[in-house]
Amino acid sequence: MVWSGDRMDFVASVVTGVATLTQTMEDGRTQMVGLLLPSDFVGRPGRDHAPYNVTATTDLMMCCFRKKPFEAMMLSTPHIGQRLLEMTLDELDAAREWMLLLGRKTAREKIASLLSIVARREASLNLRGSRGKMDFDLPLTREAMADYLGLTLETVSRQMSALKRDGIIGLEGKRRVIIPDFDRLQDEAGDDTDGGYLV
Amino acid sequence: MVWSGDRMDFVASVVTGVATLTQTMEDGRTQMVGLLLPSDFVGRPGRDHAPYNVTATTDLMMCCFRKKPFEAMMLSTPHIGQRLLEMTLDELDAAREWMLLLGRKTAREKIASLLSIVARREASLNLRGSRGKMDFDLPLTREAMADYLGLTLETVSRQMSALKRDGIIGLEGKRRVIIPDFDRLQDEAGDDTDGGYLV
DNA sequence: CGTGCGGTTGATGATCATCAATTTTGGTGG
DNA sequence: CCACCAAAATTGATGATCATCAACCGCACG
Repeated sequence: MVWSGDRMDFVASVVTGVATLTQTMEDGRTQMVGLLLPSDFVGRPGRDHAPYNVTATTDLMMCCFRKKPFEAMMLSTPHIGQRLLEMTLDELDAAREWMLLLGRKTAREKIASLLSIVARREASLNLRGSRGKMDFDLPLTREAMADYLGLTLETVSRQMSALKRDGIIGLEGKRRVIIPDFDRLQDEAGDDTDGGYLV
Repeated sequence: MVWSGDRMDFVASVVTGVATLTQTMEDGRTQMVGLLLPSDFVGRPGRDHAPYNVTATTDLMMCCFRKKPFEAMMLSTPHIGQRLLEMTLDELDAAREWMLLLGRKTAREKIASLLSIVARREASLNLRGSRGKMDFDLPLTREAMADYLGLTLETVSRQMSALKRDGIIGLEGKRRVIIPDFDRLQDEAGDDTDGGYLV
C-alpha cells in the first residue's frame, strides 16, 4: 500500500482487515513495528513522507482523510487532538511492551505473547470475555509472525508445533487457532500476573 | 525515583542528567524502554500510575509539574497539547527504530547503534556537527547498556573491546568514549545510508 | 588494608539461525 | 470434481551467536 519514503498525503483508520507497519535494513532484514487491527490509526499529522512500509495482510477497508483538511480540523476541534494524543500514548505503551518481548523473551514466550494479544483483540471485537476457550483465524503468515517477533519463520513454525504438542493451542488448517485454556497460554507468555491494564 | 505501579501525580522534563525507563519480568529479566536525556519529557497526562520504573543514572535535575494543573493548562492552551503530541510521535518513532535494533541487529550493530545515538545527542547539545572526531562520557554502566540492547553485560563488554580492537572507537577509563571517525561507527550500526531524517 | 562495585576475559553450552528437503494447503483450470 | 501447481508450512541436520558460569582486575571508599 505504501512504501517507506513515499509521499503520504492522508491519514486513515482501519475499519476491517489487518495491515502491518514494517522497517527494513538494506540487506533485507525486516522488522514489523506495528500491527494495524480494526480501529487503529495510521499516519502522522505534520509529516508528509511515510517512514515505514504499510502492507495489507488481508482484504482491508480503511477510512481515509486527506491530511490537510484533517490538520485543519485538529486545530478547530481540540478534542480530536486530545483523542489522538491518547491513542498515540497507547501505541507508545504497546511499542514498549513489544521492546520487552523483542529484547528479553524466549522464542516460545514470544509466540505465546503474540497469540494472546491477537486473541484478546479478537475477543474484544466480538465482545466475548477473554477466559476459557477461544478460537480465531490468525491474520498473519508464519513469515509475518517471524518479522513481528524478531525470529525466523522456521523457529516460529517449530514453536507453534511445540505449543500444539504441549496442548497449549490447537491448529486447524494453517490459520485457525484454538485456545482451550487462555490462562495457560498467558502463563507461557511470561507476562506478569493478571495483565489488568494491558490492552 | 519511581517504581512501576507507583502513584505518580506529576509530569516532568529532564533539565540535566540522564534517567532510564525500564520494564521487568517477575524473574528479573529487565528491558530498558526509554532513555531520558535533557529535554525529554516523562509522564502521561490522564494516567495516575506509572507503568515503568524510572531510574536516574547520573545526577539529575528535572523540571516537574503537578499533573492536575498541567492537565488544566493543556485544556486552556491547545498549543501545549499539540507540542506534546508531536513529542510523543517522535518518541514512538524512536521506539520503533529500537524495535528494529532489538529484533534484527547483531550484538556488534546494537552497540554501534547505541554509541551513535548517544554521540549524536551529545553533539546536538553541544552544538557540534556529527562528523569526524568526537568524544563523550557514556552515561550508562555496561549493565544499563545491556538492558537497553537486549544483551548481557558480558556481551556488551566483549563487543566494546572488539570495536576498540578494530579502531572504531577508543576508550579512556571506563566511561570516556572517543570516536575517531563517526561515519565508520555509523557503518557498523547497519542503519540505512545517510540517516537524514533520524534524530 | 580489606571490601564492593564495575568491568574484562575465558570456557562452555543452549538457543536460535541457516541450509535443505519434503509435505500440506488452498486455489485454478481442465 | 479432480488434478495440478505454487505458496506456505513443516521438519531435520548443522552451525554461529550470544548467554551462562566463573575467575580475575582495578579503583574508590570506608
